[in-house]
Amino acid sequence: MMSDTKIKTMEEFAAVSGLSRPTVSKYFFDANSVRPKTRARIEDALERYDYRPNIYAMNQNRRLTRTLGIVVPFLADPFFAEIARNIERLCIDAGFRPIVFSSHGEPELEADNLKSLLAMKPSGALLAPLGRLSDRSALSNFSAEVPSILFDSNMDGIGEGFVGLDNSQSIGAIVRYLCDSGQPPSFFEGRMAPNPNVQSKLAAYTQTMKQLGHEPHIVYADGEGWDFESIGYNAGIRALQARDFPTNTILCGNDRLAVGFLAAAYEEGLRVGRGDGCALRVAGHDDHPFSRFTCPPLTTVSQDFNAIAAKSVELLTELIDHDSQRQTERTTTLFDGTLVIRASA
Amino acid sequence: MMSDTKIKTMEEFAAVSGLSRPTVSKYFFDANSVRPKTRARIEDALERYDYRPNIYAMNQNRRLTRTLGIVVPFLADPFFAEIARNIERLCIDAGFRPIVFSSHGEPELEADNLKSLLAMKPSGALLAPLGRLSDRSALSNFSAEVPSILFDSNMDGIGEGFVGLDNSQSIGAIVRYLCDSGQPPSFFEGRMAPNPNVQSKLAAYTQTMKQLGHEPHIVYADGEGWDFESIGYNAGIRALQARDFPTNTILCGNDRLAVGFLAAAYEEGLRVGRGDGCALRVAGHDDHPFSRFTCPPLTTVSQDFNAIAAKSVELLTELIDHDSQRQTERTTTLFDGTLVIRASA
DNA sequence: CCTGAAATTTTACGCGCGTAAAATTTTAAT
DNA sequence: ATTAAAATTTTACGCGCGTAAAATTTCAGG
Repeated sequence: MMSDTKIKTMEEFAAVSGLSRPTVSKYFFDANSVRPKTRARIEDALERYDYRPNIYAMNQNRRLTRTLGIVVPFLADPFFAEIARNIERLCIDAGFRPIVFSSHGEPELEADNLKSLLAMKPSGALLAPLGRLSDRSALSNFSAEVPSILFDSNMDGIGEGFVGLDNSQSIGAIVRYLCDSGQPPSFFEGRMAPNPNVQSKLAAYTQTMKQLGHEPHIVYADGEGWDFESIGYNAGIRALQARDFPTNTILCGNDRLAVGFLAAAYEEGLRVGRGDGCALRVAGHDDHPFSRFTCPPLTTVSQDFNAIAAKSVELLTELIDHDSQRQTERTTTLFDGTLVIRASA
Repeated sequence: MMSDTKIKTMEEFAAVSGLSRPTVSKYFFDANSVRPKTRARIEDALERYDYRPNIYAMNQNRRLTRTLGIVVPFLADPFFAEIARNIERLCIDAGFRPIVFSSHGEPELEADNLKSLLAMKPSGALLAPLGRLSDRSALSNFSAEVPSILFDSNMDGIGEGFVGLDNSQSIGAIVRYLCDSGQPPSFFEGRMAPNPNVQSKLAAYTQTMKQLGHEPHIVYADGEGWDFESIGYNAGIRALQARDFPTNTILCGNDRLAVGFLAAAYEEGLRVGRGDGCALRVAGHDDHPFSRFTCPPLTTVSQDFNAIAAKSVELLTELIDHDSQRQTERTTTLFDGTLVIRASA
């Protein structure tokens, strides 16, 4: 039933729907802000003539653009791809227009992304900073102007809140499991890991090991960047050949590192698993989407993507709705990880 | 040396740089369109006062927004994440502002993305359609208004060109390799696979097998959606238990399916590889970023991400530069795949 | 039918910039 | 120094919409 006359401006569209432009304008900002009967008339006209307001003219003068920025450090990492997907969906459902930026692991690009985002006058932002490598002042400047919630990777004093995993709990849980079910684990982690969670993971590992009366043993993997599988593989080969591990059990700092390490163990002819014929137990952390399908399937700690995404979006929308009180205290929300026992350890 | 006075409009910025607003406006559209001396003065002022033009006011009246849309079917798939990353980089280098959309495997979202993109008046678009499930008219309407290049997945008559892998060549190469080095392969593919490449892959498999004097044998994996590892795993378990494969060699339609199949073989206690103690040879297709790290590492056919990305961007920028001749013939560019022999087959 | 509140319309202005055309200046050459 | 071409400035207008304030209409309830 689409009419053929092209509607180009809101003025014209208001005319064919028999309303005034300001009313239509109000509708497009919030469909519930007009009378139901008026809304029906507009949506009727909307079906007959597919008109869309010019987004540039719209956002030029709006106080609230209702766009939300999502910045992740590395979208080619399936973890961030998944969480970005969840967050995107939730933002749309909450009536916002999400825009995803990936920093591709580069601090300069992260700063660029924040500037581009700032230029879009977003209503708010959900940020997972690069961490150690981040340009702190870029993040600080940004979050001073835009209501921001950090997720996955925390940075002191930036943004109005942080939502993430309780590394202390999650590492504690898997270390305890590994100790209970066999030999105590060494901890295998990237030396130059960009992610700030690394420090708290290391601390949690050390603390739990001591609590259980074991000597902590950390093996660092050299290598820069976000190519964790490669780093885990190369350092794994080296460490296995050098017999760097005092026990048969290795806890990797994250699943991608573990995937690389599993490949190294395979290459070295070492069978991984809990069974009798196995030489090595390997565990990961994060429960990446593909960890179910490694050989053997990876024992790990899962983070609840949905919970983290939902809480982040909830905090942000709340913040946006009463942004009067932007001086409230910075909130930190930590979720527990869940032990996922598969065949690898 | 940043001055503290806030410059908000181009008028003000033109004043402090001692130029007129139209000249500055010209600079921001194309930095090379002004005299070097003038350009230097602007960039000088740019360092002293960090001014950025209001993107909304800018794009409202510009003929060319210099934004490029990139639409991929599923960004959580590492293949698309990688290629999107490459394309993004190339677009930036070519002086455009890329914006990435993911359809998350849903045709409705794909159509939505195209509408959102259209509202941004992009200078051009690089599209990887969902394929079989795509809303054809949505794509058709879009590409009628925006210069578009398709990549990875082709759709007849849509866009000004297509860039992708020559499935016929790549499948031919790996089938030939598998036949030469052992028993001829069965083909393992999703029955409801959304990707349009599936048909040409099947055809290439059948044809090559017949050429070599072998009987083609296709095993379909049931399952909807983009969770290929799960589909490969579940269908793999079933097919292995039912002894559906006449030979010891299986060629999977893509690497993610192969990853799931490898997990199934592991679960069934079947050793995969070329060696004597191995029960099964498994190969994939696409060379996903993680295929190097499966156990055993996956034999597959690699596509040159960089070449595909570069050619796509090159075609599009050419198209944009002389868009007068938009009536030119639709071009198809196919790259050869390269056999990547690893331990799995 | 009356009344007050809520929704809508009218009116008017401005946002920050693009762009066209004419006037002026600068540049590079003769 | 002269001159034509190129770059820049001036001037002027418009883009499509947001938004505020005042005037008017619609609505629900009595």
